[in-house]
Amino acid sequence: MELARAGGPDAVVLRDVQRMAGVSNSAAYRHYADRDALLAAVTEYAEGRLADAMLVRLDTVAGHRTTAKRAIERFRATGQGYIDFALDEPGLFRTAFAHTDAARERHRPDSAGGTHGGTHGGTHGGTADVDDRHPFQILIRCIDDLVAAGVLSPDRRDGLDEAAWAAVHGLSTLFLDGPLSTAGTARRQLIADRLFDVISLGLQ
Amino acid sequence: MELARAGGPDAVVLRDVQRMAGVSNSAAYRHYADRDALLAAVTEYAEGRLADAMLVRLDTVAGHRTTAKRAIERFRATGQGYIDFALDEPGLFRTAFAHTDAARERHRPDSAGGTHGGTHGGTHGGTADVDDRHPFQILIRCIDDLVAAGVLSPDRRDGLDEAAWAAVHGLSTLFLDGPLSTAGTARRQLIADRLFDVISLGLQ
DNA sequence: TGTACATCAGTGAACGCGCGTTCACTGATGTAC
DNA sequence: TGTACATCAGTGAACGCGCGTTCACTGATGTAC
Repeated sequence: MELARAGGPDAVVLRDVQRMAGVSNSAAYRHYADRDALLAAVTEYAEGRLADAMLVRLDTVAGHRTTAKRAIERFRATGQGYIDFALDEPGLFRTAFAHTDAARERHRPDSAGGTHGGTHGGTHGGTADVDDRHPFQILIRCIDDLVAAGVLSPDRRDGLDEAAWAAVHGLSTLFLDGPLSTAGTARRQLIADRLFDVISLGLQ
Repeated sequence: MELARAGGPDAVVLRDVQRMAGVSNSAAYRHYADRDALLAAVTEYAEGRLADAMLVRLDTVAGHRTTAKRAIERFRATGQGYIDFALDEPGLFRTAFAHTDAARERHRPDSAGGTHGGTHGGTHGGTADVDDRHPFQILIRCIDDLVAAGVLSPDRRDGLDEAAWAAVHGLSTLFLDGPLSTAGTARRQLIADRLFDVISLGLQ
């Protein structure tokens, strides 16, 4: 986790992980099948931190969630939390979107589950609580509220969750790695606000 | 270029490039300072192809560009061209956004230029024609037209270019690598249309 | 209460591949005088 | 018109590092009877 935070998914090098744990060259294989399995666990952690950041941000918006104004504020807060996390924790953010084979397996509906780890309940089947803390699920719930508040009509909702996610995700990645990484804080905020404005307006 | 098309930036391995050129292990060093310099050249090529795809798509929209309806259609076509290119040429698309040190240098305003290559005019200083074919510049011109057509008021324009870019870019990357890569063609189109709808609506 | 066996985290040395990069050298082509 | 020299793309062998992975082995802890 420390290595991912400092240098992104590529910095999660087995030898370094083991060195930091004060353990020998091959001890990790007692706990993970291979590097990919370990990285998948770190990816899951990173996703969790992203979700936390979004939820914290969401909590700063008080009031009833089905008020039109509040629902929009919460929608924006979710996106802002996403973007801020990307900028505050670039290593973890990139790690959350590291595409390991194990991660691909994990996202399949009929995943068979793994023999390793086990501290984290289990992402396969069972209770939906785990997925409730997934970044995308948080966004979905905000859009639920937008519909409930009458801001967004139900028949224009399908596909919008993904569209909104993409917009915010694109902003984050361009700020991080892309040509917009040279933009200053104020400029970034202007761009983000512009995007939120346009989308909020376009909803109604 | 072939390697990048087939496997993205990581597939541009010096040894493979040289093997495909039917040349020995170190011949590339007669033409490029190092691997990074070669990859930067491929990146530039990939950017050009992306721009081409956008322009081709743009040309399918007939009519005067300062008509409100046409301006919006052209705006959408630009984004659609971007997304389609990402899906049609995932390797080149990823390569266009490969962040080599050389590429970072190239984007700096006071770049000193390189001793290698030389066939492609020169991206530093001089004529602005080169940048005219840059993907982002194409988008900017479409938004110019939106303003000219009265669809977008000038005082709400600043920052919107980047915001729109981010939205389309996010969609492309999530379709390619992200969790949306499992979505089918129809579903993808629905999501993209939703995003275009919301933004188009939000502009006015 | 004591012996025999299983389990399991950890060890340390080595394997082996991928890959960028270097180096001394060659052979062809162009240029000066 | 011919000789001497520079330029330059290409050669092939080797270097060296990073890094995942394997393997036989050890020492501690738990469990069966």
